[in-house]
Amino acid sequence: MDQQSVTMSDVARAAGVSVTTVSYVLSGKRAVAPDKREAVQKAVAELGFRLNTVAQSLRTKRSRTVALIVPDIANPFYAQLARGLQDAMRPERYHVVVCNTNADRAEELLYLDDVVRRRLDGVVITPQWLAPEDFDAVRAAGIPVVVSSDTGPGSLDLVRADSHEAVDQAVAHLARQGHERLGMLAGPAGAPAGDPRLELYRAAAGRHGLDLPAGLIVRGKHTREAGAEGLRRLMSRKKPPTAIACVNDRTAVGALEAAEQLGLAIPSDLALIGHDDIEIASLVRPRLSTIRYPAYEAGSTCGRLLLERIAGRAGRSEVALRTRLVLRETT
Amino acid sequence: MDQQSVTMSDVARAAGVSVTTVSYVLSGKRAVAPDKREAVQKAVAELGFRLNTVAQSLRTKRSRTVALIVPDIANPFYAQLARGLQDAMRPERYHVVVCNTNADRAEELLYLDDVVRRRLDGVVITPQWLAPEDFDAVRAAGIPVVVSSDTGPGSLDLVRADSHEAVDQAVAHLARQGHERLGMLAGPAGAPAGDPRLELYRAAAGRHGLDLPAGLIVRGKHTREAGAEGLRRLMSRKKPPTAIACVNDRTAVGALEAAEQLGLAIPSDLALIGHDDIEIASLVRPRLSTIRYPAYEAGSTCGRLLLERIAGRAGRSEVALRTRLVLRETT
DNA sequence: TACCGTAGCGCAATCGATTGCGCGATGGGA
DNA sequence: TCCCATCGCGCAATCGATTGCGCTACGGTA
Repeated sequence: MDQQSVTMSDVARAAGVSVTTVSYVLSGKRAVAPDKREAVQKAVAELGFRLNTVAQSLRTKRSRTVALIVPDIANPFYAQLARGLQDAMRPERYHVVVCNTNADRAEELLYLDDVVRRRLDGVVITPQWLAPEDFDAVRAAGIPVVVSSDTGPGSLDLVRADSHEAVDQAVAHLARQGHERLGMLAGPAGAPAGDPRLELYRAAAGRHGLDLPAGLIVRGKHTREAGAEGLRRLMSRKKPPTAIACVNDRTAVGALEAAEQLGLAIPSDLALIGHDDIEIASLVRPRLSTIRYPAYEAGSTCGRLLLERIAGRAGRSEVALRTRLVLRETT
Repeated sequence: MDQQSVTMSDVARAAGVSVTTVSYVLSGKRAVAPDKREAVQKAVAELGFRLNTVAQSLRTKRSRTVALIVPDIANPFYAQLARGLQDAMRPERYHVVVCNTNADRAEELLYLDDVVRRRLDGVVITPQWLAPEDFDAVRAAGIPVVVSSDTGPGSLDLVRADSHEAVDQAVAHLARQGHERLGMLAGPAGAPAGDPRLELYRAAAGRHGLDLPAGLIVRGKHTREAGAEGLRRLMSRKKPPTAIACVNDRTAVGALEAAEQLGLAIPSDLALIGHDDIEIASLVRPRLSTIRYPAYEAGSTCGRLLLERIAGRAGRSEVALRTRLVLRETT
């Protein structure tokens, strides 16, 4: 049941040496005479000894564990990000604990607090509601943080999308097809960082002579339901848009479904463009035109930055991952 | 930088009491005089003290962390399972570390070993290649294990699908539509537990007078690519099947794409049926008929069983989650 | 006055590792 | 023969909590 587990002193006794020697055999940090080394290894094998990493962490102050704090791991985008992060951390023998916040500020804070309590070695976070000062405690504890988001507190390492060019191309494409009124299903209102994707579309619309009036910007969560709801709202306007840009593919898929229910023909009645290019985007019909953001690569990049930081890198880094317009059947 | 963090003895000094008292104020396990209690609380607040859970774990031998060991968190099925598990563990303040094995036996063993090294409080695992004795070390360490799989080592808690009825209905439905030759895209060959889903289809085919010849059973991984490849193999047989059952939805989607490329009409030339009902299943066109397995619920059930075990439940439990046939457009 | 139960608190051992420091043995050079 | 550098090893402190045990003070009862 609650087996007494084998400790280093058990091994030491069995091998006829001190725990010091056992420790050094295991870590290889100091030379040990061949006969003792072998005696230790034999004892380790026979007793089935396993280093207790909790005790090790207490002593060394390194837990070899990092946290990934995201709104929802069941969202394929974050699942992909998680995978990238984990694959990057694995070779260094780091574990990743996944934390779902449901895009709730209280949960974000709770998890951040947990990180310092548990003395984790680092955090990758896609914050939804956090202000720079919310990171003070983590920073004070000396715990490295990498933010994965379009924008974040200016002092932390950041991995973001560089969608400038792709959005410009997307809008140019829509303009070429004769669209004049653009609508947008944007992210939630009140986010501390504003809504960078909305700003990109706004600027691009200006450049290409499209109209993106305030009345055609709908705020909502990053979900299918919100996308569907948003589309219905947009299409019930006096002057509905002929093209809609969506903050991500989930909302775009929701919008697609709602449009279908309304009997709208895509793309002839209405063009839709998503963001991220998650697996679903190429599987729905009509296939979703979107702006591809390499989530897996974003995750592994976060991992790389985190490892660098843990290893002691000093300066801040910011990596902008290039996105790419993928034209399919909804535009 | 590497901030000296505040410990209980710092708090004790500031509050003019012993660490013992601080500990008891924090845990509430012993009565403490109001004035001292307040002094401690004040000191905690002023110093920004946070309990070091590593030290706590060492002392109490509980890490409040469990592992989830699955082939791939980027697979929506497992992502959903993970979410269910996490939601179940969260109220008890447990963390979940997610481990991807890529369905590789060596990785499975490595992670299992890690679990005991890190003295985690429990494991949920969907093993692909593990035999009962591979769990000996974990068992010896007294660490609770819950298996999420169609079948598993008979001695461990198990959460599985009960697809008997649904598969029977699916096959009956195919028979009713006049199908006679059934093919199957099954799981990898050589799994220690055999392939329960294949067996279900085999039995049901017998009952309903369908042919499921050995030549029409293709083994492969649980991926889209394997599904596509498998379909091509099946359709190049002398006598190809008119209906194919797939081990899960990912392979079914792969098969669907391959069928489309071959110019096959679904469902008139070929019927397809999947398993799990992941989000994609209802989004592809034609929409995939499938057998719905509630992955989220499976995850939360695993969490519940794990918590019971941690709390001391003795007997083994096995939960069979009822699956349900969902007929859409591929049959 | 003597005795005893109880509430409040602290000492010190303990969990299982890591590591600075120093000690003894060995051997090469003068 | 003597000295000192080098190698191998162990003692004991330390990381930051938890908790068994025992001590003091206080108040009620006989």
